[in-house]
Amino acid sequence: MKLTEAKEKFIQSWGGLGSNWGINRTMAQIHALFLISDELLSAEEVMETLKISRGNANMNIRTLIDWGLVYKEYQSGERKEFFRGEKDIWKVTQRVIKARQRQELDPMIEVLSQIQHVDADEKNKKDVAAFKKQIKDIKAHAELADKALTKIGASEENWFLKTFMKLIK
Amino acid sequence: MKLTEAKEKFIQSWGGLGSNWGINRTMAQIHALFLISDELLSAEEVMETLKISRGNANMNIRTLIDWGLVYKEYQSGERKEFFRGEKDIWKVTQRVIKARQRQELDPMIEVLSQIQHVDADEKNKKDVAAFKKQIKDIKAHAELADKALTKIGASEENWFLKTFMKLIK
DNA sequence: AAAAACTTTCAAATATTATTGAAAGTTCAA
DNA sequence: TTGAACTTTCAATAATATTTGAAAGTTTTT
Repeated sequence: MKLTEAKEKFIQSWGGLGSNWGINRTMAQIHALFLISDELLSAEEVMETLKISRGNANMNIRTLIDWGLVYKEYQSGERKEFFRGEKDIWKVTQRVIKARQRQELDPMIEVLSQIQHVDADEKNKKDVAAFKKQIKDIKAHAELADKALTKIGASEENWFLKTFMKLIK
Repeated sequence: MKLTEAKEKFIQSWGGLGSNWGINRTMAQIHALFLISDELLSAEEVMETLKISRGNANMNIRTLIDWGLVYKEYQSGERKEFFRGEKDIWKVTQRVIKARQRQELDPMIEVLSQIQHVDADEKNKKDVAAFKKQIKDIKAHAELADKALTKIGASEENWFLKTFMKLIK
């Protein structure tokens, strides 16, 4: 396989993976491009390589920066902005986890807390009890997941590898 | 908060969570409905409760059955099919992990294996080497995640809880 | 064997989400 | 302070994903 072909395939697959996981396809493609680019890239280059518009490139690069997956860098002598991608896959993993944890898991836990406070009357006592029990259980699991993810998000890769090796052996 | 209101909110939130994670909103809502319903439900009841069409209900219930999150059950004396949801959140977690692992992670690992075999010529030696290195690294992490998820998918909740408690303390 | 009761399919319609590109905004050198 | 070089915004448009519902398929009863 040719290098350009392999790169293209990686970008497409990574984009598809992202879009199946609720991350917009283009953002994932841009991220893929940065993962396999050793040089700094300008917005211009991203646009050209992926054949996307200026607005689209700008918006998604900005989100990638928010997530900590891409960094802005200034090239001396150049007016325009350049970017480089975070190459360390462990860091990438941690940052994706963090972003989604605060965007989705945390709000869900908040909702679970709210709906736990449902009040019963004579007629629906049993239903309310069953509902509360189930929500409590879901919330406990969600909180466990939250703690685990928080821990992962703050760990050194080495610690994690060692611990996980024990876990899965 | 009223019970019906709390249930409604749960269904909506679970649906939203699903749709942010690449699971179609209605499928997640149906799943939510099953999670908080103690009785068996017919396709009819699902349609009415969620105000969705027959085709939609059918297709998503079928997928939930594929994933192992909902079971078909026959009611004696009744001609039509009834369903019940898997209530055990640990099992739900395991089955969602398994479904997505085979749908997305495994194909991604396959692609990474393929694109590793890119051949170099004199001109692009260095680029090819860098590309291979990065893909190898991504693949190693993907395989680690795959192993961990496989282990989780096959574990007793108790074992997992104990191990994870140590992990996150 | 036919009809009734139910489930499944799938092309068309709808809803949702992402993308474009021109205009507005910003920064900076002169 | 202007204008060139660049970035950001956002309403209109396009692409994608989901939903509908009627028709076809299946199973059971009469």
